[in-house]
Amino acid sequence: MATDSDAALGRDVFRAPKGTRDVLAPESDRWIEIITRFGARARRYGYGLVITPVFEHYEVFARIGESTDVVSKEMYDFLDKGDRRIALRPEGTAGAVRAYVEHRPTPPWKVFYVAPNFRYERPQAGRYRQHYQIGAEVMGVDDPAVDVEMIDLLGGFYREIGLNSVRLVINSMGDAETRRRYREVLLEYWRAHSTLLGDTMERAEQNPLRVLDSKKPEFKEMLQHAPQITEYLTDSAGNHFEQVQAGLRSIGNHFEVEPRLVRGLDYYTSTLFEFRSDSLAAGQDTVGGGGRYDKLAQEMGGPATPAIGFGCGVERLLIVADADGALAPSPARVDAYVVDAVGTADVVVLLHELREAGVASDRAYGGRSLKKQWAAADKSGARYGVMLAPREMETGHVVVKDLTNGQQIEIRRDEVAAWIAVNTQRRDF
RNA sequence: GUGGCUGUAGCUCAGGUGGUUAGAGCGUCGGGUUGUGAUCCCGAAGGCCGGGGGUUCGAGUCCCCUCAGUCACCCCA
Repeated sequence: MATDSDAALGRDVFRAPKGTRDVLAPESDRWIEIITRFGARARRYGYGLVITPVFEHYEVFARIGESTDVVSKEMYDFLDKGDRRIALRPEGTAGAVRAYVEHRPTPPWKVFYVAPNFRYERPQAGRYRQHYQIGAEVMGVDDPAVDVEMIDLLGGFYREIGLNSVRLVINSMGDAETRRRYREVLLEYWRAHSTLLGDTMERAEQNPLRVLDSKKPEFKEMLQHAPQITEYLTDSAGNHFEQVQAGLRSIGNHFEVEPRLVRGLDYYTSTLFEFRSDSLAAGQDTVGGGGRYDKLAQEMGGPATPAIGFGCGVERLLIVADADGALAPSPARVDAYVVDAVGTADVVVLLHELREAGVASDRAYGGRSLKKQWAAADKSGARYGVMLAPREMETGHVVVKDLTNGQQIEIRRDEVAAWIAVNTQRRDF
């Protein structure tokens, strides 16, 4: 079996596999923040949570485009025990579209998700084999107002959590007629430069648009003079793109039109957008992005359904957050810390009362010395230390100490939970 | 998938030209103070020096392979 050979290869099998990692507290506190804020905002915009399987039949994801790297070389696929060809989700849209086609909800179908994606590729900072994306999709509406709403949803989220280094770039892939004409012109242009392109010429023949975002320095000048898709937009495609831009302006959203913006997945049509940050490495500076995919539902056997969506990489978002000084983990994790000088079951009761009263609270275990318990109370970041001690207990009191200034008072045992609750009110996630 | 760099305690890192029992700071645990933290002092635990092979009397140190991380590509969130 493979497990034996892994060990033989010198792989430490009791470590997270290559390209994966564990997220522990307090780092994971930031994930809670991201997920809850994004979820709250999406619901405010009228989106509902959708949960689709982590794996699907291979063919679902293959619709992303056979010529894309995601499908041709990065798919985590395998045969299951029933000989089904299964693949782990490489991105969020395909599964959501499959669910739409399967359930046929009444449009507009507005959904959001937070889910892991899998791609078999060489890991780097901000690029993992298992990474998480938050995303959203709207199916069944062609209105450019939806394009604007989506961009506003993601851009507003970035602003809310304090990412101030992200900038928005947009482009349009036009309609089928646009792409047919543009593809021809572009391919001619590539052929005229085939010696310079070298190996990339193969890709140019296969998918002319994808050459546009090559990072090779020697292509820079050639790319700058390449024909631009915005010159080839048909009237209706151009009109849609104009309305999107007008909508973005009307809500004060700054953006740049980048005619060379293309995205890695073949299903995109019409509006395309990306949020980039200079805090990320040059070749992978996209925090999140998406676009229209008006033909995908049909390709999965559903009705013709205009649609648009985006994905945003959580790990990358965190890199940007660090650079921008956003999403700092909150220092205090509890409000109260119980110190036990009596050794009775009353500690258990008091903690229960505190927690039921909404007070985040903790204690030391294992009968440690008072000194150690108070040290632990200090380290916990709690505002108050509550000590159960024999002398005060005799008169029905406990000691409450404000750990920020060392002041100590006595409070009635039966009132202490309520007293601390009102003195530590705070917003919890 | 291709190429470069890195890999010593939980964390951050020291360990000229190979030489006895591998160190520090922080953190953890215990004690000084068995009714009191944030200062101070003392002590302890904790290391297949990423893994394997080789050169050598002797390898954390040199060579090869490998695993992992990281950077640049391909590409992508």
